Amino acid sequence: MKTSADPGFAFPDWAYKPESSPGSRQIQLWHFILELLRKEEYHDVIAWQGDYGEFVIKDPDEVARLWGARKCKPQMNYDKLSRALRYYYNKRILHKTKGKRFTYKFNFNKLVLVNYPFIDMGSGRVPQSAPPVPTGSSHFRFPPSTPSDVLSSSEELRSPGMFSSVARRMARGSVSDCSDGTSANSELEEAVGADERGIGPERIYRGLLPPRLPHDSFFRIYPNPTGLGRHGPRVHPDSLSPFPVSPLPGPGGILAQNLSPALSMTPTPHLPYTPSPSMSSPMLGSHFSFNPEDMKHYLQAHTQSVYNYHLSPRAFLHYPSIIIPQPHRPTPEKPAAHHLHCPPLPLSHSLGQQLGGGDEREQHPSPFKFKLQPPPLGRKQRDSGSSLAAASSSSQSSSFTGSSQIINSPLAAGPPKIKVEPISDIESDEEVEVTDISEEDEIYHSDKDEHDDIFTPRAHHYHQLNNHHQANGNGSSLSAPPHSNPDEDPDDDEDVFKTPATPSISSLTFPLINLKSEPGQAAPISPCIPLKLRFKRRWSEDQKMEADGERDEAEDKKVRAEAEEEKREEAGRSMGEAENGGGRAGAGSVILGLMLPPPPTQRRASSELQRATAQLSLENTGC
DNA sequence: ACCGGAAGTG
DNA sequence: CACTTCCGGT
Repeated sequence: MKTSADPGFAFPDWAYKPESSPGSRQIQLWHFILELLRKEEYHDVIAWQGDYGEFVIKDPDEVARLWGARKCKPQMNYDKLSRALRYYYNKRILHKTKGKRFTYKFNFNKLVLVNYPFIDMGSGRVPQSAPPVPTGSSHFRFPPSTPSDVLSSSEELRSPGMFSSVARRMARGSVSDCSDGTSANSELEEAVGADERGIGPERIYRGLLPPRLPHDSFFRIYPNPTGLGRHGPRVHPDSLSPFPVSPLPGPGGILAQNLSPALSMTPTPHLPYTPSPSMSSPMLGSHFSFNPEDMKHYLQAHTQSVYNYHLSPRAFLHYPSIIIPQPHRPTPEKPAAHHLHCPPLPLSHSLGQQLGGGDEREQHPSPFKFKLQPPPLGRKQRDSGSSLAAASSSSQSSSFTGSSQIINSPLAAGPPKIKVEPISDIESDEEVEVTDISEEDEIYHSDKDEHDDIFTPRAHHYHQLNNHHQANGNGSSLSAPPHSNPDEDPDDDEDVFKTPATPSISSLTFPLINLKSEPGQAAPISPCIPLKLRFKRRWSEDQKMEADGERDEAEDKKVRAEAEEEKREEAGRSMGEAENGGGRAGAGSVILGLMLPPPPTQRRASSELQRATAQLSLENTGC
């Protein structure tokens, strides 16, 4: 199975194994889909279509059959397969393109991100089948030279990498299949082999993404102000070990952990050591180019998707100074080109590592909007005790207002039995125009859900304040009563799920972002003064909490470790620039700085800084 | 067609 | 864990 894949280079199993599937070592559906996607022989069955990352299952039954064959599940059908696909929604690996039958869309941002920092824009044109490089018209402009741009660019750029990685992985052949090897599996492999052998690398990648860049390009892409990146502790210089850091979250792995993105299936960064076939190919070999044209498309696509998924925006939260690139508000700053000059940030490797391990399980409970509801009963329960259960469960459908369940439930002591359900309403990029307001909402929610980490809660509060709190008059936000009504106060959810203590950074950061990201909108929405006041109050509280808050954080971490990882990772990248000036600690610390909650003192300092910044922003904003 | 809960599987 | 299976609901 493996021979076929890379003519030019051999990929060690360890290299891709861990990442390919964290949990199970089996091939994952999305891998498989990508695999099919990349082969022309399956274009009749499934193919890229529409937007970036969007694909259509032309022959659902066949795809199901192939999948079933691969997994040795003869009973597989589209219904089941689609269920599996749906599970990706929460993981945000995929989402459905509404209105288009059998059409789904990959969320590349999430997908690879960290793991595949390399960018492959240079590959020139993309085959029609290729997902990347959307051609749309876009309002997107290059982000300013601020850190944000770094982030954004890196973010956007990353995606392609994933493809490459996938391709690589695939090239090798699927991880595992039925022993019999009769079925689809073999089919696929054969196909693959044919591609590779006969056609050559370019052909292989033809349907896939643009080839990935050489290492150096990769480095260039991620600026590392501190210069840590490359030599950074956890980054592996190369390939001997795919994992810069131990994949496991261990003692040494703090950083690693932090870095890890939320993506579960993210592939790890093996790229340093493996020259990919793509590179070998002349056309593919090109390196990333910041050609405005290309970038435009690419970035646009990603930007949008980012917004839709709330992925990267979250990262921004960590950096007060970072400005979220607004597609609608183009910034005439200089192009990303300068990134090239930036010191390389090898974080990506380490990031990848972390990812591989535990990335994603926790994040998904959280999509975008939620509704509260008591936990449903299990099927069995429904069946067996349906009568009884029904009674109790029935309440669930509505709100859980007076639910006795909560009281009775064992969980009562701890987290309430409220379930946070995300309501996905986000459409595909094209479908949804990015509206600042909506965006924000989305972002907040997502943050919250996914990470329910410290950052989100405040943000949420903030949001509320801005939007409707005013009506009430003043914000009681900080000390909001625990029992508030869910309908009215979403914060409840948060409270329930997340720890009370929030790093001041988060609170500050969020607002900041708000302001910056949507200067125009922010003003109208919320009065400055109240904002500030609230801010201060909040901040004060935070400080208090922080006093003894370390502990809390530790706990929190558990809960949102993953979420944070994601954030951190992203943050880490951009961090260089953002925090650059601070120079509070060594390289390691810098990286960690954002990722981990700083010690109280540091936090405080940073908080203050941020706060100041926030205020400034507010003022600047015109408030 | 699509969604998502619940339970089961390896 | 990542599905697979089943299924009620929209």
